[in-house]
Amino acid sequence: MTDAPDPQRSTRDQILDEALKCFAERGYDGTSLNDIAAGVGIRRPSLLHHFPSKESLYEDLFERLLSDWMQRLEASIASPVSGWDKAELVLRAGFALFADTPDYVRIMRREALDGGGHLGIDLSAVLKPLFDSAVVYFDEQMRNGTFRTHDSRHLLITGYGAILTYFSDAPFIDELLEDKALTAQNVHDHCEHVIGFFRAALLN
Amino acid sequence: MTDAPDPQRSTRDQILDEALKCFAERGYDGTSLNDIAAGVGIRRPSLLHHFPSKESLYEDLFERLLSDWMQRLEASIASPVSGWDKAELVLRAGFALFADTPDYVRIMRREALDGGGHLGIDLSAVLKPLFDSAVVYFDEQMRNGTFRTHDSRHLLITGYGAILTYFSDAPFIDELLEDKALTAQNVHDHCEHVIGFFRAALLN
DNA sequence: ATCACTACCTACCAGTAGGTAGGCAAATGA
DNA sequence: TCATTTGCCTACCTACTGGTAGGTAGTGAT
Repeated sequence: MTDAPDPQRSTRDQILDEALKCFAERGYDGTSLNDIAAGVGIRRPSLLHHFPSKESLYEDLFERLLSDWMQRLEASIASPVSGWDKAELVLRAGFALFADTPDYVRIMRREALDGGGHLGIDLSAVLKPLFDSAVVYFDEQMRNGTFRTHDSRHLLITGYGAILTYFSDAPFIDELLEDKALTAQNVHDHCEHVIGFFRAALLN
Repeated sequence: MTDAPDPQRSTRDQILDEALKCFAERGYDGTSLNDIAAGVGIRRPSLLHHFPSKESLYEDLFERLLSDWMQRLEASIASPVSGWDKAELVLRAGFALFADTPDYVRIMRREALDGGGHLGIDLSAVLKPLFDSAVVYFDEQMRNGTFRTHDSRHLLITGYGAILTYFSDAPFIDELLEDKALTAQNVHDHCEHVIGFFRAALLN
């Protein structure tokens, strides 16, 4: 009540927000319902009034995460640009998306690490259509001669790793770069670098 | 005794082996001392006879991991090769190292994700000297004109992400590629791809 | 033989996890 | 107005956590 009133967002949404933060920070096992409830300013049983169990809370959260991402990604994927410009557009959209939702990235990474552990949701099954259509696109560009020849599938894995890691391992990377936090400037710099790197590898 | 005798390795080493497997698979919080003890075929108190606490077990494990890696990496780094050949050599050594010790990779990734959470060990401080000397090397090659110009620091981050991810997120990636497990063939394919990709981006 | 030591055990501890039961007060709607 | 519903609470449950106490069988040295 006195802690974090915010009459705007419903308690349910506040719980989802706090759970997102906690799960991203300390993982599923490392987060207790008490932690989340305390963050919202209520007791654990009150939290369980809104979500029947810890697992269902996580499921709801993860579903929201996935649909948010798919929605935003599909917008940029559907754009009519073509050739390198399209790759650059999607790359930039991905960066913007990740920079906007760094907690999502860390949860995603944990999920990939655990191999869909706690959850019934098969992450790769959801992403596979996107992956496959990207493969088709790259293969086409390579046949065209627009892009240099690489193995599209491995290329996409490499890109996935390069981009996701920058956000998921942010604290570690920041220390390596002696540069604090995911500032807008740093994100921008890394985005430009990745785009330049991929352009150098793909274009003649 | 009847379960997993193996008179070769000491109980202590068996515990470290099992702990490595469990921590890599389910993380620090997701692993209980009972899990580890059961894997070895002893009771929890017996495990705590060999290690004073869960945390100290993890510390011992992590220190062994780090020293193993540093030892193997420094061998390839110290080699007198130069130019692109050196980059390729280190890249191949890194791949071989990761392929040999996939559980180490996953623990490392968890550690990077948590930002050195459970432990006093500062991972980035240990790796920073290597990182910095790699930066010096790349900067030199770029001044030479041996490599195309990129931002060395970001380049290394990109490479780190690209390689580590392939191993840390293996289960997820395998499903995406519709190809089971980290077979020697798959690791080899991806290694060749990454090397080809980096060569294309770095050499004219 | 006895002492000390190692490696294991059972039994227990306090603390915390997720989850349930039931009560109370404010809002809601007929 | 009065019943219902909503949102929160305290109190409690069982299961399991990391860790301790104390005991025992086997071993090797004196």
